Amino acid sequence: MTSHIEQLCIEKGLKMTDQRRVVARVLSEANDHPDVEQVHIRAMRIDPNISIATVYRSLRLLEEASIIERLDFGDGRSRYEEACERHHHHLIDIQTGEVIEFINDEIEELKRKIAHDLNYRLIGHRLELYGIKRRTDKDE
Amino acid sequence: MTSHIEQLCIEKGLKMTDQRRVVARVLSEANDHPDVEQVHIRAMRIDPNISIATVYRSLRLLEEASIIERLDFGDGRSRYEEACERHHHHLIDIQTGEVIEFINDEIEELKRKIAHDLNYRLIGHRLELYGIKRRTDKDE
DNA sequence: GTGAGGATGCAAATCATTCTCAAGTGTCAG
DNA sequence: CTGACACTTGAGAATGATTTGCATCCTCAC
Repeated sequence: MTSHIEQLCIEKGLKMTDQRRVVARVLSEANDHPDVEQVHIRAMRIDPNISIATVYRSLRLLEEASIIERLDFGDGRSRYEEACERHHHHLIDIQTGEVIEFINDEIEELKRKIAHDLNYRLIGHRLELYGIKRRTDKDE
Repeated sequence: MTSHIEQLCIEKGLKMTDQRRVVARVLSEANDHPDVEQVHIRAMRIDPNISIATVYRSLRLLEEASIIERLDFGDGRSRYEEACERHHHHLIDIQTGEVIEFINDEIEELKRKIAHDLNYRLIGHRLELYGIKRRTDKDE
């Protein structure tokens, strides 16, 4: 079976090796935001011989091809997710590590406006929220 | 002379050593966002014997006391600035590395609202914009 | 002034990530 | 189908930022 990411790789003309197919599949099947070690562990379930160096190389390749996105939640590890047309951001539950994705057009517009007002053209940006679950409606 | 940060340390009851005073002074006098190596270099101009390990330890201490803030611009190094009551964010010029601080109440409000709508209480957040200077008014 | 707990300097250790290099593989032309 | 050639891979060493172990030194409350 050809994973969605593998399909994108082929369309971009990337040379497909068994290892890249495995990494592509792992990320296509993930619905979380695994770090490199987690990707490696999942990849080894498919190909026990795949090396961590190859995982790093494949992730970098996919990122440079804009097929996946690298996330940085400030804990010193890179996490990855399949790139999405729709721009979104992340809310990280600091108690459980759970990551909630959200989209907000107002924020997108504001960011652009802020950069513009500072006389800059916006190239990239990064927004993460860190929070804890509200127990009651009293919580702010 | 007692630097502003040293003053805050005293108020928080932190044990003050010569080295901590030096790091406090370096950060109080900085009006940029130095990384650890830069803090160390500046500190060594005051006390040539201060070790990088102590700089790391002092920075961590000050950060944990909420006296300074750690910034992460995604280049693998931590940068620091004096904590500011007024919450602000950073626009990084990806051509020059220059960092522009900005404040935007609408964004603050939006972040709070987004977290609230997701049933979370906002604890922390992080927003950085990366851009390049606009040459003409034509640029977006 | 003293002592106990904490801080420092140095070097070794960690951690994530990248690189080196020899050996293996995918792709494309023929 | 076959080979050439450039590109990949695995293993481990190297890197760069940061932390830690340990022996020694310093701060501060008493």
